[in-house]
Amino acid sequence: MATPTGRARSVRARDARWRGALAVLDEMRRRPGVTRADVARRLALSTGSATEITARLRELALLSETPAAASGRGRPTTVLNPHPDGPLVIAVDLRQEDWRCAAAEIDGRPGVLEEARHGSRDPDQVIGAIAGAVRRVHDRFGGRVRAVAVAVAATVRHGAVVQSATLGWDAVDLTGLAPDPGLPLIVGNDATLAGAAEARYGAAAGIGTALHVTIEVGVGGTLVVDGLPIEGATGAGGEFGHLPLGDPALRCPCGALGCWDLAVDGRAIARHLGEPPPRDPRSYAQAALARAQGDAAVRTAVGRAASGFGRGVAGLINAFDPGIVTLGGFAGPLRGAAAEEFAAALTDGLMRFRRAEPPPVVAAALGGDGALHGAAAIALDRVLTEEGLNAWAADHAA
Amino acid sequence: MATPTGRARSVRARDARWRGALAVLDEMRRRPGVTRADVARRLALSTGSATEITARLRELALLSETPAAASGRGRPTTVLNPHPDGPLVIAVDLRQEDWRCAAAEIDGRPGVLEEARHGSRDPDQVIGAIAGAVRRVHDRFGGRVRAVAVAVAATVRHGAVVQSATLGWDAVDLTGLAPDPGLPLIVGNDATLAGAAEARYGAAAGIGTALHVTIEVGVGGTLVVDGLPIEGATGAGGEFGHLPLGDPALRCPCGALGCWDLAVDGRAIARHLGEPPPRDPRSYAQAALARAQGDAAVRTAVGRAASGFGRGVAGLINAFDPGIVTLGGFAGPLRGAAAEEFAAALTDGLMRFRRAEPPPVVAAALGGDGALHGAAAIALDRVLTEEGLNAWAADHAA
DNA sequence: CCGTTTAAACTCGTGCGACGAGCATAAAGG
DNA sequence: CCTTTATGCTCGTCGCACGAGTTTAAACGG
Repeated sequence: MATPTGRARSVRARDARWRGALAVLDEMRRRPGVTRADVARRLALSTGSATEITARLRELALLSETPAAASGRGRPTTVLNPHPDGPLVIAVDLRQEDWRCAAAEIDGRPGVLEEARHGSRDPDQVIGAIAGAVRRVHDRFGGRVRAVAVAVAATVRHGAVVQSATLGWDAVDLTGLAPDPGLPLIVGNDATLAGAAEARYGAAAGIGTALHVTIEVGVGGTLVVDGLPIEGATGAGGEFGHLPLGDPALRCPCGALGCWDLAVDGRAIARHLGEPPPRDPRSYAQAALARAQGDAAVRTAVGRAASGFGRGVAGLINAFDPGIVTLGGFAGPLRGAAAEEFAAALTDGLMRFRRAEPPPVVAAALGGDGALHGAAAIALDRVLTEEGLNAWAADHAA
Repeated sequence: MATPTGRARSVRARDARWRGALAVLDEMRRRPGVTRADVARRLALSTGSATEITARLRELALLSETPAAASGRGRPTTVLNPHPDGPLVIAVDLRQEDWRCAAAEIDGRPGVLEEARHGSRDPDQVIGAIAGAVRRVHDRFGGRVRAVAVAVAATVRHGAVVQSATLGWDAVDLTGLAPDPGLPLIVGNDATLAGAAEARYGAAAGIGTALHVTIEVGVGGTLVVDGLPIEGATGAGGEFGHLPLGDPALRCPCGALGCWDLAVDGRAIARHLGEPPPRDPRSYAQAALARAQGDAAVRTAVGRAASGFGRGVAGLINAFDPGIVTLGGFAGPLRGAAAEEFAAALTDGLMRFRRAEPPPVVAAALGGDGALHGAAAIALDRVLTEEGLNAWAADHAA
């Protein structure tokens, strides 16, 4: 008689199998170093359930337990750790000048295993080099590796690079990075992933709606709601730099007019100084901050960029009402170098009722590691699901 | 010994009680008029489970079944309907000129029971009138009423009205609308709720990330992800009109400079025509569209507003990558009246790679009923949860 | 008109995750 | 060394969903 849809997986019941287990694993991710007793309390699990769940997870090599530091009377509890033979994800950060390849266990802390500066910017060469590193890590850890995530300084749609001003790339296919076609390969924009990491582990931890804004070449970032970046329908969300918050007379390389991008990064500072557009706006902007110390004209140009940046951030706050704004890349230093201009523009741009208690605007806590942490996090999101654990359990039983 | 947190509800296990039931109820909401057999297929429930779950829900007055129209051979199935004694929510739409008070069963279709134009705009009088209607509906349905949701043409923070240009209100307390202090009262911005409704039942149904943009007095809207509006940390998200996408020289009544608001609504058209700012930008704008038929100057002014609107929409598409854009309020007519200007500005404002397949920009399908549907929807979201059903079951057993 | 076919509902025994009461255990305190 | 305290373990129970087998209600076909 056969189920019409061809034996659909029983969505409602089968996933009950991992309900408690997933809750425990999530708690391990959220609070590295938690004790078993603590987890049971937080999840309101009976001690019986805790025993059963941890036993099951230990058997599946999903966690290991080590004695916890004694803390008063009573039977000592254990700390829940990733299992030495447990699942891993590979996280790659592909930046303007270099790349890094890391592995993370289910606690989500990426350990960098290989890194190198780009020999050339040629996409094939860059990807070839990274693919080699990924393959080596995969060879080393074998079946423990469950997913690969790549944070790339580029616009990403449907898991593929569409373009990158930073790297000077057009559409580039990254599927070659997967060491095994069966392994999920997740590609994300670096600013988006850095925002996600910031919201989970960084300055925005615990805040429901967080806005991350970063300046590198242009402006990127993401709105993060409950730890999940708002990625849009095709995955290309977070291109805040292409809101027309800048000078409407200027045409952006992206094709649009008036992009915010052009009002805040190194190109803006150069324009204000009457200098030609810098080849590398990032390093130019960094240098400008140094020059500003002794040069009033540079100081003014930096101030104008900070002002344009503050105005846009205010607009985004008006529009999305984040509980915090985290600044990545050049955004923190720019704000620092022209704090008054930034603050004035920010306040002036806020709707009046927001001025009494504006959201804090703080530097990103994870610095340059945000994207890598974010990549590890979304890769683990994929692994720590019913499907992921079913697959792991199946592989592990065999 | 007592649990430290004072007998925390067992999060992980107790809610297993409603797993199947909630899935069935959700399916009823998502597809009004579904049959039991269909639901079972979609959720991959065994017929045994379907029997059990529907029996339980029937006993709790959460659904009733009626014979489905026969469709071929085999034992006929039943249609799942709201139960005549089942839970209800009250949805209120508080608009510029009038208000409506409706009740919705768990299929989410609000039926308007009372409505009236505002006698005066005085907040106390308006709220008093609505509170009376809510009380009458509550008296009529008694314990069936489980939540009240209010869609209001105002900026909302932490469930309270902060200000409203449309109504001419400052901070206004709406808690008086709850007929019973125990009843959840949910207050939301009308454009936000209309966007949510559009994403669930309207033109954006089935699309993961949808952007709703509406023009009334200024611009509002919301980004909706998987049916949930992105409301921000305090609930005041969606104020797109206060992104500085307009003329940076103009000061907005909100306190900020260059707000998009001023570039698109009736105030913009009046300014372009050299006329004084209209007292009611909404009706002024509507009238302008009529005047534009025979008056080239008005036509041009409308075109400029449409252009400014298209440019901003393009920026929002760049920034948030929605799969569709729905236009509410005056936005649809404005686009219709100056389709070329709008389309040109939209395309010109899109990043080049987005131009090949831009998201569709369509008129909202629910028209003026969006906010009411959205209010009913979020009220039901509150009711159809483990807590909500536990409370219902407890009340019902007694 | 009546048996056949078909789709769906009902029955009932089973499995499984979590519960919770009672017991065992490992520390600190006196 | 016994008590106190916090935790882990054992085991019987519960509740939800499963799934195989049975029953039911319609359409079809001679």
